[in-house]
Amino acid sequence: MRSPELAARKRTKEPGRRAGQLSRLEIQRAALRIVDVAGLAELTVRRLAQSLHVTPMAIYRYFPNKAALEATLVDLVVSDSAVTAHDTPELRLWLLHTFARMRHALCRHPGIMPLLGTASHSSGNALAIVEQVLGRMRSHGIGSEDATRLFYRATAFTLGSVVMMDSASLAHFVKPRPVQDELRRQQRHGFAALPKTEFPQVVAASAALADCYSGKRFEQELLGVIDDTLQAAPHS
Amino acid sequence: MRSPELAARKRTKEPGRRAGQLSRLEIQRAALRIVDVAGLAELTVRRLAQSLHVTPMAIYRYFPNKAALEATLVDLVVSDSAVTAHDTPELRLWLLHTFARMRHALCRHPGIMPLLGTASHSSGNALAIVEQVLGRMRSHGIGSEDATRLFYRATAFTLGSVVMMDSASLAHFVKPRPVQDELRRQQRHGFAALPKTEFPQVVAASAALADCYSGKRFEQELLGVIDDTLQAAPHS
DNA sequence: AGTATGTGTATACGTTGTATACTACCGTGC
DNA sequence: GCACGGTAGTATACAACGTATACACATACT
Repeated sequence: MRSPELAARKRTKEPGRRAGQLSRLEIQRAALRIVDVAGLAELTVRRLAQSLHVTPMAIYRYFPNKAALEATLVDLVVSDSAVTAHDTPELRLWLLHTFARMRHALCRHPGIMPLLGTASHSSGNALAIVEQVLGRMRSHGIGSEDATRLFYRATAFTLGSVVMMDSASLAHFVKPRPVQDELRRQQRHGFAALPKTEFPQVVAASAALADCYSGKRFEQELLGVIDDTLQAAPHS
Repeated sequence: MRSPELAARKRTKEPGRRAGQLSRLEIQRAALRIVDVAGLAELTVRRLAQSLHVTPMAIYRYFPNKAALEATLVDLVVSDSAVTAHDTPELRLWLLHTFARMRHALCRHPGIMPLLGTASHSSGNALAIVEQVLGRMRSHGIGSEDATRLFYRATAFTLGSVVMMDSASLAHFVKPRPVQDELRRQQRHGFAALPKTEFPQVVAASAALADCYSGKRFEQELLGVIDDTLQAAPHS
C-alpha cells in the first residue's frame, strides 16, 4: 500500500545523498518539533514517521530504538545554544552569556526536561561547551582547580534553575506550558493562594519566590555566583 | 479467574480500614521499589499490580491514571529526606545538612530523575521543606530578600548537581546505574579517554571533573555557595 | 435482613514499540 | 545499456501497554 500522502514525500536533491532521503538530523528535528508542540508523551514513532511522510519502521534505519532517538534530543537543543560565537572580552560577562544562552535554549524546549534526568544523553555538543568554558577560564589565568569549581557551580546552578521552573510548578497539568512572565504570574498566585497558617513564609515571600522564574533574576543570581566564586580565585 | 496468587494477598488488619486493602501510599511505595530496581521505563501498571498481588485495574481506584501516580513519586522521595528533624544550631551547617539530605535522597532513587522535569509533581512535602528553610533563615535574622536569594541559589545548585550526575554521564546505557564512587571512577576514565586533541581541557581536568560526582565535593561547594551568599547578607 | 457503598475483578479495545520479511531503487561493474 | 548487490523504505504482525466498561463481592448502615 503506497498511499498518496506517503508518495508525496519531498524529493529535494542533496549532494552526496539520494533524493528525498531521511537523515538522523532530519528525524531529530521532527521529533523535537513534536515534543515542542505536544509534549514528550506525544512523541511516538508512528506520529514521528507520519510527520516525515514515512512508514514507522523507516525510523529504525537511523536509530536502534526510540530511547536512542530521545537521548540525542538534549544534545540537539544544547547545540542550538552554542551556534553563535559571541566574543565578550570580559570573562564574567562571557560566562554569564554562555550559561544564559544555555538556559534560554532549554527553556524554549520544556518538553525535553525529563530527558535531562536520563543517563547518557551527552555527546559532542555538550562536551564541546565544557571544553570551551574551561579553556576560556584557563586562558584568563584561572587555575585548573578554580576553573573546575566555577564550572561546577555555574553549571549546577543553571541546570537546577531550569529544573526548578518545571518541578516547582504548583499549577495543575497545563498542556502547552506557559512561558516566561506568564509562568511567573501564575506561580505568584499559586504561592500566594496557599494556606497562610500552614505556609506563612512561602506566602509572605510569594512574589520573591515567583521572581526566581524570571530570566533577569536568573542572570542576576548567576552573576552573583560567578563573582563570588571568582573573588576567591586569583586571575587576570 | 481468581488465581491462587491473587488470593494470597496479605490480610493484615488495619484499624479503620478493611483487611488487606490497598492504599495510595502502599501503591506509591511499590512503584518506587520497581523504579529503583528496574528503572522508570519498567514501571508499568501491570507489573505494579502484580507486585501488589492485585489486578491492574485496582490501581485506578487510587490514581486516575499512571501519570498521576508518577507525579507523586518525587514528593515521596523528598519526604524521605525530611523525616529526621535534625537541630544543628548553626544556620550554615543546618542548611548544609538539609540540602545534603535532599541530594542524598534523590541520589538513592536515580530512576525518578526524569520526573523532576515533569511539571506539577510538587505537593505538601516539597513545600513544607521550603517553608521550613525560609523560616529557619528568617529566624536567624536574615531578611526576606536575602533569604529568597539563598534559597534560590542553594536549591538550584542542589538540583543541578543531581541532574549533572545523570546527564553528564558519558558512559553507555548501563541499566542498574552505578552509585557514588563507582560512578566517579567510571566518569574519570570516561573523561580521560576522550581525544586529547579535541578536548584538551576536559582531559586535563578529568579527575577534578569526575570529583564533582562525589558527595563530599558537593557539600564542600554547597557550603561555599552558602557562605558566599551569606557574606553579603547581614544576619545574626 | 436488606440495601447502598466502595473495593477489587474480568474482559475488551485501541495504541504503542519493534521483529521479520519483503520490495524497489540507486550506483557500480561490465 | 544492463544485470546486480546493497541500501532505504514498506508491509505485516505481535506482544505488551494504558485504561474504559461492566461486573461481583464484602463491608457498613438501616
